[in-house]
Parts: sequence; C-alpha cells; structure tokens
Amino acid sequence: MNQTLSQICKELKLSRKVIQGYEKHGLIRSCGKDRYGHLVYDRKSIERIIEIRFYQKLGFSLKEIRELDMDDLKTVLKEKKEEILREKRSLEKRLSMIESMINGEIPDPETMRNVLKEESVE
Amino acid sequence: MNQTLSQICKELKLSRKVIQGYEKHGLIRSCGKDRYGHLVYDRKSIERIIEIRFYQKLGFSLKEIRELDMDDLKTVLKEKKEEILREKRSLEKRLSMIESMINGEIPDPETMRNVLKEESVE
DNA sequence: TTGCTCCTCACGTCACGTGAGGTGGC
DNA sequence: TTGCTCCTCACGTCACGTGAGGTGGC
Repeated sequence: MNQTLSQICKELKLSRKVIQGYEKHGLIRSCGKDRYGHLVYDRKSIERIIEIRFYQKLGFSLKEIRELDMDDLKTVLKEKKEEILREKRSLEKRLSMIESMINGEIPDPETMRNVLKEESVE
Repeated sequence: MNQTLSQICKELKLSRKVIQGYEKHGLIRSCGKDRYGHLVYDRKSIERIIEIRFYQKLGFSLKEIRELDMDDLKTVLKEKKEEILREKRSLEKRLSMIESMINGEIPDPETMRNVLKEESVE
C-alpha cells in the first residue's frame, strides 16, 4: 500500500512541493525511503493528504486543518460557512462597484475617499 | 498641501507599512523630509494613495495597479468582473459542500478523492 | 555516456505585520 | 530625564513555485 512521493504526485495531481509542504507543516510524515532513496508514504498518510486537500478546497488554511476538532466539526463548518458568506458579500460589493464603473464614470479621488470610508465602517 | 506620513496614516486610517509598501513598489514617492526628518508627501501622492487603495478594494493587486492602462480601463474592469464572478462561483461551490456536510455526513477519503477529481476538471 | 527521475536547500512571491534599535524636541 | 513619535532595517506570514546543484540506475 506504500507509495513513493512521485507516485502520489501523479495520482493526486499535486506538485511535490505541495506534499512536502504538508510534511514541513507537520501534517503528514514520510515512513522512510526505499532502496533508491525515494521518499515513501503509507496508506494513512495518503488518505491524510486527500483529507488535507479536501479541507483546503473548502477554504481552511493548513493551520486550521492541523487544529481541526473532529469531534466538533459541524460547529467549525458553521463558522466557516459564515466566513464564506461574508467573503461572498464582499465580492458582491466589489462587483456592483465595478459594474457601475463599467456603465458610468470613473470616480474622482474625493469620491474614492468616501467609498473607502464607507467600507471601513461596515 | 503637503503632509507627513503619520498625518496621512491618521486621515486615511492606513498603517505606515501600507504606505511605505506603496513607495517600495514604486507606486508613489515621498517629496522629501521636513525639518524634523519626517517623511513628507505632496497632494498628488496623497490622491494616488487613495486611488491605489480604491483599486485594491476592487480586487486589483499592486502589480496590476501599477500596470493599469487608464485609457482602456473599462476593458480591464470587464476582465476583473469575470474574474470575480469565477471567484464567486467557487465560493458558492464551497458553500454548498459545507452545507451538505453540516446537514449530513462527513465524506470518507474515497469520496473526498472523487470530489477533488471533479474540482480539477472544471 | 546520456537521459530521466529523484533528492535537498535556498530564495522568491504577496502585501503587509511585528518587533529591534536608534533619533529628536512638534 | 522621561515620554512620545518618528525613522530604518530585518525577519515573519502563507502555501507553495522555481531554480540550483547533486545522486543513482526503477
């Protein structure tokens, strides 16, 4: 079940720096090297890599993944959901500003200043 | 009309590292120092700082701002709009995955692997 | 011998944040 | 003298990307 680093890279379509980054951050650990000196990982580590990548896709940082409380995962997911909703509202604000600039005029410095002030209030 | 760095920081509610970062990236330039050795900027620079901050809020990087073609700004804005729309769709995908996890089961490694494969297709 | 793959180490990216250590009289 | 503010320089953050230089026989 063990696989070398490059085998895992091919299978999961990840760069070696991604996986070695996980190792550097203490999220996984190679179980040694084969007779050619190539890094080897066991099945647990490979599944962990998949899990890490999955949570990264959901928006978790490596630090958050390392500290994930699996016994209270749903609470964490709800918090992350709120965070993403805030991000989404931010994107929508940017979108509406960009659209009004596409359809209208480019603001002058004083107007930009007022826009920035409003932003800092919310 | 000239102001010191710290005056600008207070007025625009930016840290000095933000403004000195703009200077380091070649986006603005101090017009010298006053008799106390404090950095001084002219009105043009202050307006430029506001402009830079404004475009950052819209999602432009400092590099993009430096290379902004003001004569064809609307084309650039349309491209940025598409970029943000892609980001938004990505957020919505994450949201729906997180919601299904909140309301249902946590996927096993094999399922996560398939989710990651689908992601890489789009 | 020539390729090809693998390895480690180090620096770069991005837009700042956070000290560290020193200056000067608002 | 003690605070307070200002200055510059350097390292840290984040998750990798991109070489640089060296090893070994799949």
